[in-house]
Amino acid sequence: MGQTEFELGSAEFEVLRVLWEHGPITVRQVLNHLHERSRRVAYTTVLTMLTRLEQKGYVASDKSDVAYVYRAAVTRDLVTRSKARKLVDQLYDGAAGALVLHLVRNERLSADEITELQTLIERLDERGRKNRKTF
Amino acid sequence: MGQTEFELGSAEFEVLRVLWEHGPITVRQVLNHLHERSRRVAYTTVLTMLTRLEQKGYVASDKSDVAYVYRAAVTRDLVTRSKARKLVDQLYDGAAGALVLHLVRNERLSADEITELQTLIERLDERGRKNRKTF
DNA sequence: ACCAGCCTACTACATCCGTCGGAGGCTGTC
DNA sequence: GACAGCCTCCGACGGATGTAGTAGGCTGGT
Repeated sequence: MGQTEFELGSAEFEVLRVLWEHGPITVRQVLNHLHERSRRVAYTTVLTMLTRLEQKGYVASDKSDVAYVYRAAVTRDLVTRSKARKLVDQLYDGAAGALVLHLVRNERLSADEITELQTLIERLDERGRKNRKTF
Repeated sequence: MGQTEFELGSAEFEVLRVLWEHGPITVRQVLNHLHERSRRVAYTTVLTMLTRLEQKGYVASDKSDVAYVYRAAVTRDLVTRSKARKLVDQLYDGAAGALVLHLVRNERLSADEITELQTLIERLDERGRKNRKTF
């Protein structure tokens, strides 16, 4: 499986990001982080987001004696994968390469990213050649 | 600019795809193409999609003597770019490279795509080095 | 005992999106 | 000239999402 649906609105996603980036925290702390990111929302809005995210299984909470502490219940990587996959399906019927090419052509990559990418590609290419010979 | 918003639902997007792939056509023809793609929707649904897409400026229509003929009013590339950019912003605060890396690591690319990518990267790398020397 | 301040639960509401149904208009064909 | 078959317009509805108010509960200080 692993093909979970991951239907997340963008506001929900932003909240989730805060959790990924700042460990398990309370509603108020999430709110504060959002404010720092200049996202002006009310306390109860954040609470709603968290509640919904919990219903959907993306976050979990533990009752501290003061307030609930929320933490992400899915990895960032998993969600990223799902979102990326969805886009690739929509845009290119699942051809991830097409999106990669598009991004490399149209978006600016940092030097580091390019280097990293090169290494990665080389490795892939290796494997590709080997497989082609082997099979 | 070019930073238009491009807020498209996935059903709308699918309709738009039909238009990109099958030139200017009527509502019924769009419907038929969708059915071929095993998208079971009613005629009026397609009509609604097209109407909304037109309001949003993604498609345009001309009255033939029989029925309206719809055509895409934005290029596929532009919309792709916008959607990709949006994802990158959401996921990685705009670092396209991060998404590229993610895709290359987690998704299967075809041999052709890899080759293409290699060429592209090489060129980018060239330019990178040059710039680093020049500036 | 009481109030300020924080916390959660519940409710609400506008908007968007996906989906249509029905009414009403043209046309071509018995 | 009446009916079948298309076409378009308008309105509608349910679910998801973003946003938030309000009520009611616990707690610590005075």
